[in-house]
Amino acid sequence: MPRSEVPLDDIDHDLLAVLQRDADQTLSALGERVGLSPSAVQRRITRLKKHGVIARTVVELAPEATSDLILAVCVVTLDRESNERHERFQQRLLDAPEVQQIYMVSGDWDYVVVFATHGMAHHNEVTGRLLSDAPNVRRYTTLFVLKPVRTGNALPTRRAESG
Amino acid sequence: MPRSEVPLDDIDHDLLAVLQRDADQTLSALGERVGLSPSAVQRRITRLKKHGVIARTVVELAPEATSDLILAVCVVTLDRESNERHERFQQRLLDAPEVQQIYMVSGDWDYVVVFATHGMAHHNEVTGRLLSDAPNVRRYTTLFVLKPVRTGNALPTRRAESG
DNA sequence: CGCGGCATGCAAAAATCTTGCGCTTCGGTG
DNA sequence: CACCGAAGCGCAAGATTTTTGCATGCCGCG
Repeated sequence: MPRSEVPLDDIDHDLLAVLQRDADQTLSALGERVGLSPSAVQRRITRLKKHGVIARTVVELAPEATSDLILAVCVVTLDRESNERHERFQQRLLDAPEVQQIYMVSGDWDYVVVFATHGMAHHNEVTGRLLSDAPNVRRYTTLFVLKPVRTGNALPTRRAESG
Repeated sequence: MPRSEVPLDDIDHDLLAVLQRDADQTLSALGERVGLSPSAVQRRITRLKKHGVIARTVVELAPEATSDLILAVCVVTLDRESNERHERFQQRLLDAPEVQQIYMVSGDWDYVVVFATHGMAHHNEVTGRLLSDAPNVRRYTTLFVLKPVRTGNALPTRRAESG
């Protein structure tokens, strides 16, 4: 339930910074980091979840531990800019588990899409189906990832943090 | 401790798929989904963590709940391709909390970098410091994100999943 | 056919999470 | 200046969940 505006104080910012790096800690451990009792931490987390600041908790896999992993960034331009075509394109991508991220962007390209597949055959199959064979894709280019230097979705909730 | 090869059976794949979407469940709930007792689930998770398949557990924030959020994808090419320069460039990016993702890629560009900042002023400050003023950046282009259609880092551990 | 190795379920024990309660702080109000 | 209500905290009891020891069942191998 994303409320319009949720006021966050310094402790909330600290807490979110910590949780975005490691959410696998007890409330006591978190409390020590932010200087609060376990129950206070818990109440804040509950509030942040209820207000939709915290969207979800997930596990991240090590890319190098996933066999034959191929990551690729594709930039895509659609044929025509009708809303309906965009909807269809997005939906098709959303339905594919190999599509890790989708960003609609400004400029020469319409979308940036990140694919995660197993082996080149799989990659070709997926991008072929979702991009090459798509009726409204005008053009796309693939940038193969040689090394995922950093992955993650941490968002800075404030300017610089310390801990 | 990433071991060389960790054999994963069907239940492991199911478990990882579930955990990558929602890690905020009790062992019993997870057990129901994958058809195992709580303790068995727990032992599998422990094993996956120890072997480095599961890298970490994190909280994801809702982009729309983060005020003034600006996401941008920058593609970057360095001046010279020496190893040392790459190291330095990567390290500088790694030190910035506003840098969400860094991919070294093949082709015309060397890197794809995703920035998350608060407001255009912040964005300019960060990209200015890390890209424009960087001594070894030859050229870069920014694709501003109009809409984050999908975010996340879920990796498919096997071909298609059902649940 | 018998012997480990391995993963499981069960249940007890340990730890963590959850919640009620009283207290303090902070503003707004009479 | 005193009073009142909202909000957030710590503490502690109670509810759940996690953790672990143990016996069992299932292969694969000698």
